[in-house]
Amino acid sequence: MTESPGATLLLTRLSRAVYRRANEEVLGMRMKEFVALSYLRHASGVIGQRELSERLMLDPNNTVLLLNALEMRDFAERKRHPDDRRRHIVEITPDGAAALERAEQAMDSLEEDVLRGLSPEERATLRDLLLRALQGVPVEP
Amino acid sequence: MTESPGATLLLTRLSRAVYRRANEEVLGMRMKEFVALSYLRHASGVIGQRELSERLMLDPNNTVLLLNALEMRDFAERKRHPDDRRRHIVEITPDGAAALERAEQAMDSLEEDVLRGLSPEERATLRDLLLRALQGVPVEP
DNA sequence: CTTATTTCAGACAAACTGAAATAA
DNA sequence: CTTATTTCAGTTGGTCTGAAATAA
Repeated sequence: MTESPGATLLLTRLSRAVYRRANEEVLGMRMKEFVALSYLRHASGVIGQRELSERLMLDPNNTVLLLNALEMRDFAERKRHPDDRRRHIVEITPDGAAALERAEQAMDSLEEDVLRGLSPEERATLRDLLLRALQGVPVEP
Repeated sequence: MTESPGATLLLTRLSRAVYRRANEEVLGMRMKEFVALSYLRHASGVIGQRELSERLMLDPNNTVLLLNALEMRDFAERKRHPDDRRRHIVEITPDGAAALERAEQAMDSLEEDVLRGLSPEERATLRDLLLRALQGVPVEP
């Protein structure tokens, strides 16, 4: 090892390790469904479908398909926005919240595997840095 | 925001922000080609095709296609292993190293964008944590 | 009439499955 | 003869393009 690559490259490589492990069998849902439910659960305020697309950096077309799948399992629901009936408000359901909690526990044990090289304090630091970086990322590239 | 999700989820979300920005036009190559060249350049010792697959968490079939593309542009080359002629040794070429350097500079300016919420010291900490985490990740899930 | 949002159908690129070829 | 490595053809799942529908 002569020198080492940049943080963003390392980020994508470690993320790949997560993706390879976080399959539907482990999570009880697809990874992208988990990401969407997690956002709906932890974000504050009313979330529109358009906003969800932007926040998840997801194509609006794919958001349609994703929400179709989530509604099929009663994990989320779309409601019409009262002030602008073109728009949809997206909400997580109680079933969705329960499934999300199970998936989060699966992710926790997965984290044990992927981040085994780091101490609990270092994992907390990593989490804090990632969270603050995410909050600073411009919505539009 | 009520509470926040785990480190591995945040990792995949930030990684997505990187992927959306690191397109072929910006890097001069595909992201996966960049990841492969970076590994060949920074890893120590002789790298076999099989080992490359494992390290990049890539299907061996896809590794064939990836290396075909890299050889097409003279960015990498396959040589027969002298002791086991079933195996291929994979090496980065001077052309590949030059292209990699240009791509790394593009990634540096991309990092400015994605990690703008973090100070230079924090970015160094993040990079260190990611590197150590990656070194601890089991090769086989 | 133009724009915004959501939706779907078709097209395209990317990953996996299974089988073949070569060498150990 | 069996196993390991690499390769390719065919299939499948995921994402993007373009157009339509609804509402502002």
